[in-house]
Amino acid sequence: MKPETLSFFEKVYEVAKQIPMGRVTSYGAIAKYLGATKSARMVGYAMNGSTGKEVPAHRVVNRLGLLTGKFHFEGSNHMQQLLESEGVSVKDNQVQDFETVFWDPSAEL
DNA sequence: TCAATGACCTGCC
DNA sequence: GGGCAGGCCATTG
Repeated sequence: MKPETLSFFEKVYEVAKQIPMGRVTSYGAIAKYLGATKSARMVGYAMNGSTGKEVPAHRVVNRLGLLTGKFHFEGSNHMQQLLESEGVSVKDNQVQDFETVFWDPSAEL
């Protein structure tokens, strides 16, 4: 219950924490940045434990810009509220102008 | 201990 | 061009 080892899990948290405000990224983007393009699934699962940490999981969405993990949050539209509060337009669990607010770690970092 | 699942994405038919 | 299946790592039963 204490992954002190530098595993894929930990790396995901580090990248997620580095996500600039008002920007969103996708699981595949982080996975690809880490070198595991096919481990996008893992990234999403990592967010499971991120809920409650300093990791802005609400800034991480799927490739389509859908707030797939919103159901895992406390309330129902809590995730959407957070994004809108940062300046990200969200409509019905879907990020508007996803290409504009999209933050690619492999390109930015 | 073994097996199955999970906030997904890419590649092949 | 569209649909299907595989794969990754970790956690839970």
